[in-house]
Amino acid sequence: MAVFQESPEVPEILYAGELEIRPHEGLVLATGQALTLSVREFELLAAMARRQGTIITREDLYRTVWGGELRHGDRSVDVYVSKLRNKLEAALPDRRFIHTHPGFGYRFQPQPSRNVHMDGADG
Amino acid sequence: MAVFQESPEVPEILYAGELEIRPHEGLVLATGQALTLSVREFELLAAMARRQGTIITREDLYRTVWGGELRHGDRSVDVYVSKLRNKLEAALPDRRFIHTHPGFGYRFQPQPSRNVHMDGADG
DNA sequence: ACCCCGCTTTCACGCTTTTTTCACCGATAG
DNA sequence: CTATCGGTGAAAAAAGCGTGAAAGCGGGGT
Repeated sequence: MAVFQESPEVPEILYAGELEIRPHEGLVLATGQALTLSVREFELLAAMARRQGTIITREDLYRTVWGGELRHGDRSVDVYVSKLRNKLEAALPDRRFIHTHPGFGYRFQPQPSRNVHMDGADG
Repeated sequence: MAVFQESPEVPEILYAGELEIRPHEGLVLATGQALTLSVREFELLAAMARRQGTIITREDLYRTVWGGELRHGDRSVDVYVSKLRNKLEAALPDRRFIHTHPGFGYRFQPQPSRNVHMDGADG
């Protein structure tokens, strides 16, 4: 949707854990390996990665990735979050990126390690 | 467009897997064996090889190889990618170079090995 | 001029992948 | 228990892609 940058001189690159996201190219590298994401999956990932660490509502994500308003009952965002989680987990099994905040939305953030014993935000 | 090199002193040579591409000569060697490519096929290969590892859109490829803008509905790029794949596969059966990223474009990169079981950026 | 041949362009059909939509199910809160 | 929320498999619809083949275009030889 929104294209913030078209200059090949300063390509935007997002990093998150061992992920490298190149928005202007539609490319995602997981530890150097290229992932194959669909357009929606990719846009969703990029949208979340741009706001790492913050909780983003479904309405917000829908507006950014799909454009237009999220209609009541539309589960598109959930469905794609699920797809994305699968692909990310397939590529990086011991790393979690997308965290659910029931009633609020999702938060994208590479899980620091594998020992979360009292987080509460998503355990 | 941008010609970085015309000097015969420093001939550009591109490498990709067991491919050796000599743009100024119009020659491609696969494990030493010369391939017979048409002009379009060759230019397309060179264009992709120059940007190995990145996803290149059809529009971009068309501009580079054919010149001018890709008209809506024009499948030229797809057709030549297909031709190219055939010839490359004939020469190097157990190696894949051109990967499709649906909705984005193509990525040229010698398939590392055949033991990546995750999602498979291509199969 | 005419024919042959290889390269390029265009067309169309069918398969694959993606996107959308629906439904069921477990979990959570009141 | 009932209502709500979120995860996800799967069906349906749409979009994207691979490719054989026909058509268009020169160039060379006879």
